[in-house]
Amino acid sequence: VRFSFDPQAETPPVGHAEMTPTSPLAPFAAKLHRLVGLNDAALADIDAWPHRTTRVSAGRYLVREGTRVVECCILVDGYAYCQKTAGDGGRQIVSFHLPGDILDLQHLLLDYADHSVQTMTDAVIAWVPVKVMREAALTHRAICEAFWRDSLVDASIFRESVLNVGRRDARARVAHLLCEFVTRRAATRVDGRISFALPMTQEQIADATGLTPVHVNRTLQSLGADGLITRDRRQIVIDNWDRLRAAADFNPAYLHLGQPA
Amino acid sequence: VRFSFDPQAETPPVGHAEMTPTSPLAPFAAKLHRLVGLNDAALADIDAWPHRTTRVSAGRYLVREGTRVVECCILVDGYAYCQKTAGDGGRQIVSFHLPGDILDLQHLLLDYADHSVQTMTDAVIAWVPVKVMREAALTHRAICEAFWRDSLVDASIFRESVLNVGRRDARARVAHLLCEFVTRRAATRVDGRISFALPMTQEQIADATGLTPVHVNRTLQSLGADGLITRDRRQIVIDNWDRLRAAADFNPAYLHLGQPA
DNA sequence: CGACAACTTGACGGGCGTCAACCGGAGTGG
DNA sequence: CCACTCCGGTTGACGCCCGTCAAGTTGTCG
Repeated sequence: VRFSFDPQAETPPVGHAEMTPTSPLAPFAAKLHRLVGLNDAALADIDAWPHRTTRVSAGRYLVREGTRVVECCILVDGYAYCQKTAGDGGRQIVSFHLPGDILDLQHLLLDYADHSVQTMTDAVIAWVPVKVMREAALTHRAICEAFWRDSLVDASIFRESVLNVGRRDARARVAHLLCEFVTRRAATRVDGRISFALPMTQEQIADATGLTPVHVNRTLQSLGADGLITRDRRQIVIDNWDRLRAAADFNPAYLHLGQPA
Repeated sequence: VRFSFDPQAETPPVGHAEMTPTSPLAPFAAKLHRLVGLNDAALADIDAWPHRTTRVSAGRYLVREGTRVVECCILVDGYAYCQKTAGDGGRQIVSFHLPGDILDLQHLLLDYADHSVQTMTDAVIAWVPVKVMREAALTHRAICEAFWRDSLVDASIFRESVLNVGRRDARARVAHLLCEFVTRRAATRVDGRISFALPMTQEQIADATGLTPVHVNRTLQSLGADGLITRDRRQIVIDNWDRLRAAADFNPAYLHLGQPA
């Protein structure tokens, strides 16, 4: 099943989270439900979490490296990423996040942030006290397991990132980023092709792949020239998924989708 | 305290794990105890885990990428590392491990291995059924927290690895590897200098840093020529910790030592 | 219409990869 | 005790992928 993997066909089933549908935490609860399957008590617990919701513009810091964290942030809408800064000022984006993702789960157990979290686009963020989430994890076995599993999947994605920047050339790195994005985010499929709007600038792609913006630009052009993708501004169409996946050396197993306990 | 960090001075306190001292799981229990502090019941539980111990020669696979895992392996003695393989055959070492480390904690919740685990030297391994460890995590809150926290620290190390291979040059990457090694492993200090035996070949250093063996060799020579280290075979002496740390852009915060809950 | 950010293009250079030869110590067998 | 082998380490020559620098273009927003 690995080689015939199709990002569109295998969209994981969205559970019917029985909580207030209009709650900003709904996409988050749905994600947890996908991870382990939550019972009604757990869903009710999440629904009752005290939280505040804020609207944040693109490029804002949600967490700063080195600071102490007392609130976890959950991405309700928009895109965000985690980054680390090198001593010479170089920036490395270590992960990007979609609506429903919890952005700093590690702060439930680690007091100090070892990386920063920043919005990639205008976004809606729900803030929940760390204490509340810790308590929920201790009370509900399923929530604990969902959190833990989510941490483990994150770690797996990091491992793949190390491989990506450590052992693949620019072409594969950029292609891999595109493949991961469309696989994690359900993309719309038009006329047999996969089409989506990439929310990041080429500079951000560069910081995620360990390249320079100039070279990212050339690499994207090269992918286009070879008929793998078509671009119109940040709108991207994948013309040939199989060839892009091959160029990216992309195997979605590391995302650990489709095995919800 | 960060910038004056000294790997020898800040060795975390080893708890008095009250379990059978001769048990192969003793170093593992000691590590968990450092992470969260275990009560006697938890320690007794670990002491009673059914397990088998095997002696393994260097270079053997303990876990293979893509396989289903039913036993967790704990490193009792020796060194090991985790690796992923790229489509073109390139290898990326994503982490290395010391005695007491659990090598595949993620398999408590993820069914399939997304990477391989291999011994770096001759080693002693304790194998514990996944079911037993899952049960222990569900029974003892402290064990659950220790496992989870361990996963989170691992993830933090992966993030730093992404930064290392993505945004630092060869000199900094190799220096960073050395710094991380002496910080995680308590090195012996002789005459004000830090001395230790590096268990890995230059090829393995290359696979961990995303370089080639040839360039690793030149980089090590360069570090030696600049008076940062002295080498005699794989025995390494750090002549100037501060300069090496600066060259490595090394900040040990990402290891999350010294905050045992 | 001006300002700005993002993108694009070209010229040039260097860090690191590649290839290949050689060395040196450890283990092995005669 | 000495050849032989093998793995790991070392060295040199050469070249390419990607970084750097800098100018120019496009789209957007006020």
